[in-house]
Amino acid sequence: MAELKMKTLPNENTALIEALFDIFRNHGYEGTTISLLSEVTGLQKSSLYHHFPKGKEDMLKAVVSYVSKQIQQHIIAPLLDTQIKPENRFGNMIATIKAFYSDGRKNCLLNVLNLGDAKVEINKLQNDDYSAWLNALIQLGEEVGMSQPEANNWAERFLIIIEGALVIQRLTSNKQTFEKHMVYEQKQFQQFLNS
Amino acid sequence: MAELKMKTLPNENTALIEALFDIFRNHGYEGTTISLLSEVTGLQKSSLYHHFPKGKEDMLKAVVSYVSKQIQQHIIAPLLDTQIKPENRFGNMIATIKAFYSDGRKNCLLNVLNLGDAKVEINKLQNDDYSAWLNALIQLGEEVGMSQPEANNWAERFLIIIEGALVIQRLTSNKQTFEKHMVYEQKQFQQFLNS
DNA sequence: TTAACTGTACCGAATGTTCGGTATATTGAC
DNA sequence: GTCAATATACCGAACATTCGGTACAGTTAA
Repeated sequence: MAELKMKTLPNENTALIEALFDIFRNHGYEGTTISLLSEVTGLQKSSLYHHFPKGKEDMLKAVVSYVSKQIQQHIIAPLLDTQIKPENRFGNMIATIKAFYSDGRKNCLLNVLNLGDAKVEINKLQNDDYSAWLNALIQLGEEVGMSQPEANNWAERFLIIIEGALVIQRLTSNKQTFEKHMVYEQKQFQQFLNS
Repeated sequence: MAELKMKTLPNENTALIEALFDIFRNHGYEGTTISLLSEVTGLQKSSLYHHFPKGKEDMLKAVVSYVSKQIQQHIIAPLLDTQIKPENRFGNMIATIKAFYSDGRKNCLLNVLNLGDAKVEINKLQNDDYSAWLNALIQLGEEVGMSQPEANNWAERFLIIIEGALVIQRLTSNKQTFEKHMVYEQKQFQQFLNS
């Protein structure tokens, strides 16, 4: 990155938040230092504190609520868009999250935060996102004919596999793990539709 | 803990390492401070440095290689013990890991480490453990009649679900998530055996 | 000019680490 | 068996460094 230069931008400066996001998700909260944020964004500490007067925790909050909006907009809303066929909705979601996690090379904020100390406020935000996503999946499942318990189980299991695959891929450095299991999930979903 | 008192113990002092393990897995590497370790173990910081002259990283290494031995002894070896029936081997493993993760209340070291900085040496150790576990599962799968690709997929998926379920349970504070999915996995395995 | 932004210097607190020293148990020479 | 020497476990205080955060003058663009 190196040069970011916010200057007098009238817009929401998403580039900065994306940069912060990238660091938090890869280093966790304690592992992320202001110096590192400064280094990566190319902004001096004073500039960071200008944008986020309350400091590090504020930066994290901005990132979390930014991500929250992204999830709502690009994952949950499309999942519930009944104008599109269910199989396409699921396929589109898979494509979206593959991009969101850079094919498994980037971590999930949900995982990397909520350790040890765990800020309550942030945990609540993330928990809401998770619930919304889960419920959207459940609704999709029921829509295509799953029983309620069946849909519950399928939806939860799918989100578990996302998180798990990210962990395992990060551990083994096998760059295809995430993709492979996403493809598998999609196949299983198709197979259910054709039965 | 509070009182630990190593004195002239002839044994490997596992109580100390277990205490360190518990903190590292719940706080991660950066989130774990020497003060916290001191507080929880009841030993002063300088005493910790007596046991681990090279400091924090040394403590982590000791924990990781301790856990590695535990996994080898209590998970992998029993999985490969052909004197026991395959279904029982799988069931025993599930019971063992439920205890190991305290029914999902405790994190996995594999997940909590290997972020950002990621010490190479430790990553290698953990990667070896993962491979050994994976291969033992694959062997079990083939033993009960799965094709090789089938066994590969099943084994990897199982470990992914362990990691994922731990993440999700930690996020939602739903204390039954982990157990539920372990039970489900066991049912699926039984179902395969009966087919 | 004015307001947004940046650069430099700085601070107290917390971090990981080292040092000097104590207490007790074990060993070895006599 | 006695007593010095050694080894181990532990502690309190200080170490240097880095942490997150602040103060304020300077710069830039409108």
